[in-house]
Amino acid sequence: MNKLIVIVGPTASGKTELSIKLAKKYNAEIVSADSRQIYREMDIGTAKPLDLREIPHWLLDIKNPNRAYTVAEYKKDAVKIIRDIQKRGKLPILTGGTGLYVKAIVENLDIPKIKANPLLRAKIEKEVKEKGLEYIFQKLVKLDPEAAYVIDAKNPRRVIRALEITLLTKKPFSQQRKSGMPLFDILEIGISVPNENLKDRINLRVDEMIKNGLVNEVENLINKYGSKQQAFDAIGYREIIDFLKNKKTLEKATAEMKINTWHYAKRQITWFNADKKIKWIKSYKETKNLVQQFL
RNA sequence: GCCGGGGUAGCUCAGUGGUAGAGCACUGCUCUGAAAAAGCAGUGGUCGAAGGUCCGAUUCCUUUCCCCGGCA
Repeated sequence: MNKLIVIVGPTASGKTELSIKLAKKYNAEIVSADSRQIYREMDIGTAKPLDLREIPHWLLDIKNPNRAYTVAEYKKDAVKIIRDIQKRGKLPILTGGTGLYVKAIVENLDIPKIKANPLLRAKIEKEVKEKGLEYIFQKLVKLDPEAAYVIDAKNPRRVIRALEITLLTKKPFSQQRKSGMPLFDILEIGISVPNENLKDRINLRVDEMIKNGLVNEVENLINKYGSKQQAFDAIGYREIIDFLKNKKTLEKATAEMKINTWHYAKRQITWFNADKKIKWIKSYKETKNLVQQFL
């Protein structure tokens, strides 16, 4: 038995609620696919599930916020835990909104084994600053002609990473974007919420976060770790950090959180729409039928 | 009431005698060790209203309405 249920959807669509409900019914355990809930002490702003007593949750609170974490690590961690759950005869439910993390598992992405190299990146970034991104892109194309078609020439991070891999492996990055054979027998469920509805839910949730003490949470975090951690490059944390540094009012920070969360939700929807295996559901009953059939 | 400043995209504002632009918002999209990240593209305006001058007015002139500041 290597069945895996995957639940995706935009932020604030009700993934947590649905996965807990399913987990209770099918004796399952939940594996998070969320790049920010990975971090300890980032609770309110990441809308981390609070009640973990009944259902085991995995890959929450596994790193301190001063640690960088990446897809490749996630894939390793998640596969291990999913297998472990299956070995114990229980059903794993993978749930979360980080599309790339989900894809890494579902499509068994073969992520190039080159770690992020901060020194090299800094060096290339400096070059970008001095000579322009186009110059660096041409450098990449010289080493990897196919990259011209595959890599977004105007996206600094993409170009830099492609160059990083090409340089360190001495093989073109464009030939290293592969995926392996499926790892699991998967049912992918997507939660579909009408736009207006989702917008309301997002706005409400942001207001709740503020009410529940997000400002305090962020203040404690930056006192402890400083404000420049990669983990804090997250909606809710960026804006509140600006507020705490007197760069904007709380009102403005809150309004920006709402807009940024909405933009994020739309990016998620675009991302998940590209995955044709996802079965979009509008009710719990539909979900139950799908799961029943799958098991 | 008088004197100034202003009314241009949903918002904040540029601008020109040859029917208009930016940022943000909005819509669509990209994504293989930073992904709540990083990027790309697109839609959108009878230029407050009415007259006049001119081949031609959003731009110049007159009148009018509205907003902001000062004086009374």
